[in-house]
Amino acid sequence: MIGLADCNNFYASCERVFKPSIRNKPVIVLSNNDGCVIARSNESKLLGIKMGEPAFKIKGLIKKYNINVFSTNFALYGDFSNRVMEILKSEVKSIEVYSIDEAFLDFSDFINAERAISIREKVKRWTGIPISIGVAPTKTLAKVANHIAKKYTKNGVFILNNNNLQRILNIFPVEDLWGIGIKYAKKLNYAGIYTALQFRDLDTDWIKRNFSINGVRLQDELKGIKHYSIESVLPRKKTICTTRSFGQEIQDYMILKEAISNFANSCATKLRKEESCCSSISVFLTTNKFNTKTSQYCPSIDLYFSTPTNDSIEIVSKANYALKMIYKKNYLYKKAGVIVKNIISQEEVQMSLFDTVDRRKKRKLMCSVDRINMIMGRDKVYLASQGVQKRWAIKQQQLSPCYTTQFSDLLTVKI
DNA sequence: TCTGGGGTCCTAGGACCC
DNA sequence: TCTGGGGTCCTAGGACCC
Repeated sequence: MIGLADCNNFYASCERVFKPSIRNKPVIVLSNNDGCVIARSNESKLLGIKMGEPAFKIKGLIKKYNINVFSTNFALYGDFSNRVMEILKSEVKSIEVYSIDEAFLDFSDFINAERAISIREKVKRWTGIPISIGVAPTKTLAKVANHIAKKYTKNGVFILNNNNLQRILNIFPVEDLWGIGIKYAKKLNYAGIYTALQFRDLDTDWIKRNFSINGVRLQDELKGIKHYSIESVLPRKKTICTTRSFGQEIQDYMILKEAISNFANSCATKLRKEESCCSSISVFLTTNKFNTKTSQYCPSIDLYFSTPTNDSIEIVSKANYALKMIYKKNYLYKKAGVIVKNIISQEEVQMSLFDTVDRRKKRKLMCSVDRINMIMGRDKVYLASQGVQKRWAIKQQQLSPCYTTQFSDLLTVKI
């Protein structure tokens, strides 16, 4: 059997851990630039606040119901995520960390409700984060079980088996299945398919034609035929990107260059963390697509490295060259990004016969930079082209303290 | 005033090879 | 009038996930 542990309203729950006064009160967490709603507590969901809703559109609601609003604090959520995952790891044979707030659990040895409940209680007691656990024969069904656990049970645990499978699939909306998104859901509804059970019993050829091979796999998984197993070792990433919307629109080349330098450096740092190198880089700019009055310009360009690299200096300078090629003045840019592609292991880099760069020396330099930044805090050492003013910085007006990762932000208790 | 960020997989079609 | 067959690789676009 496979389990899926999923943190309830994860970001909102993290914000609540050190702030008991907002428990049982509506909480929302906003995206970068305090733009959209990306997490909601149950109370906020009941008020009708939708996922992805622009914050400015619900200003009235926020005021009326005294909703607690937070900017995203990834340092906090990432740290809580690690803590939760460590506990889960210690409880089962192996886990697959599927996202910041979800993990598949290997229950191939044994599972019953008591075991699942005790795992759930341990996570709650040790971290303050409530989770739900769904258990079933396949990953797709474990996802279904988790939905049921979250929505309909008191103890946050649900085990899907032969006795209840038919009944659950019959009430489970097809659009809530793992792999059915908004477009597929519309297509299915149009064809008169509304439940998971209906989907399971569809003609396989029809599924293949309309939803490709993934649809067929989904159907199999609903029948209890495993297509996806628990992958405890994370595969190497195929692309890595750093992209941001700006706090305000930017026209100035030098400010853009600083931003791009930062994004490129961030990509290089992520590459080194994965022990990977990239062979190409893509840089893009976009104007504000929501502003219909100004003219739009969304250029991008791909450039290649003759020898795959993860060196910040090389990647930043290539990114800046790319920016130079696509930048046009007279446009107001709202968003920019750097993507590194064609990624391989740093151990598999094919050296060039005519390479003029002393790569061993550069690697040592980057190692030192990473170590300093790890010990002293991120971006203690950085490239000059990254600038110091950060005039492109994102807006975060409701940021909570980094309770668990910053000494200066430690909670103070008054007695 | 104000609309996120980071990924994966699959398929069709074009370009190329012999 | 009439123009093959079998294959690979790459990319863009579209779907999905969190």
